[in-house]
Amino acid sequence: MSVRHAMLGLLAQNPRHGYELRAAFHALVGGKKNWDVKPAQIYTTLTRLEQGGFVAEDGIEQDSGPEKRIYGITLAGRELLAEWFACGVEPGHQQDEFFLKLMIGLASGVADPYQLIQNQRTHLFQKLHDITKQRSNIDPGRELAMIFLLDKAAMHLEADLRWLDMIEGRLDEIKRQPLPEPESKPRGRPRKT
Amino acid sequence: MSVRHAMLGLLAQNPRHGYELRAAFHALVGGKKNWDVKPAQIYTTLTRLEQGGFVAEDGIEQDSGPEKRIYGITLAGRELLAEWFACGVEPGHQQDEFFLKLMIGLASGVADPYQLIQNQRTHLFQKLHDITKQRSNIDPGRELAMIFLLDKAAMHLEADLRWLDMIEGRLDEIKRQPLPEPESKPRGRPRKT
DNA sequence: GGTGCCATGTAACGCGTTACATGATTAT
DNA sequence: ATAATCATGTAACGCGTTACATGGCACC
Repeated sequence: MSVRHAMLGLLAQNPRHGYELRAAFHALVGGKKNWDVKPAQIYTTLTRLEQGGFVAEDGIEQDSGPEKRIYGITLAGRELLAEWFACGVEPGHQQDEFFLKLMIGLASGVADPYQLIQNQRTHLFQKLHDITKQRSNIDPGRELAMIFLLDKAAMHLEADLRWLDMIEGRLDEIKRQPLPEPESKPRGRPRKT
Repeated sequence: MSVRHAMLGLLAQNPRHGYELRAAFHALVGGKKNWDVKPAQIYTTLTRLEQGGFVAEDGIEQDSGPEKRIYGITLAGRELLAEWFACGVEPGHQQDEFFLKLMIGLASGVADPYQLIQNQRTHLFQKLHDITKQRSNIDPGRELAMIFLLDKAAMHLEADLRWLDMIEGRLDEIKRQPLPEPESKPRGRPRKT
């Protein structure tokens, strides 16, 4: 959903071939460790963009070794890019997998909710630790952008941890709630009317 | 990535057919407005789970109208579910689309970064407003879980807004940074060697 | 001679989406 | 009548993934 547009933006800056696109992307985002776009995605996206008329082949470069197919952005591509810049980005899904896990655990009775919360908490603490460690190891003069990314991740992790504390304190309230269809339609063996 | 496991959990609680699965899912998550799982996904996931041996058809119910194929969870399914419960959930991607947009705008020179930030800020404010409004309209006695979901979303939105303020204050520092390959390989018309 | 980078792709799959199609029952 | 809900699916696509395959070049 975003790589597509990012590739357009990079082609708007300068015509490139696939490999250069990937390198430029990684440079922008602070290395492949942060956001690794696989070659397969680069090339498939590129052909899709070409089929849509948003980029066009702009010649082939061949100094030594394999051919390098240079792509450039088209007018339609610039319009698509402008639309992307003009609209707001949806914040990370409220579709929360952990919440789902907790509710499923509660409803099915298969998992202990306190245990689930504790698991998740240590998991997030670990992530937070990794991030602060990573943050302390980079040069703010050269990789400032990456610091911002890490800061953002840390802020979200802290929010998640606070949220976990909150729901843990109220788990008993949730459990007292009328669970949706606990045994409403008990089903045994198959039957026909 | 998560619907699959949620369906397994619901089948562990009680054998069901596709439509009931969907209804139970929506009930857990607070209505289809919060997390709408489309029928197509239910049925395709169900057949995939069946092919994997994690669920099995448990008979057909037919009271009136169409057949209802009841599915039950298998042993392999219960194991898969237990694994899901045992592992931690990855926090929402640090792969941030807005960050990408900002960097692409900066690098390509096509968009004004301050404008981008302002756009995003109003967008997020709008979302935050919607959420607090929605939160005030629900009964905490019956839909407590949904309140938690909304609280979480609000906390993340606030974090995002604080982050936007932060990077806006430092945009000039980013701009002073050595941009990755601005015009390193100027390319005109195609050429061979 | 091996390792690793440069550079290109194809094939197949997983998850999720939209759009389409069918047909019965129930409510207005 | 017609609209909504119940209940089932298929087809095709978009994005992203892993795994695989090819081949030249550079360096140690």
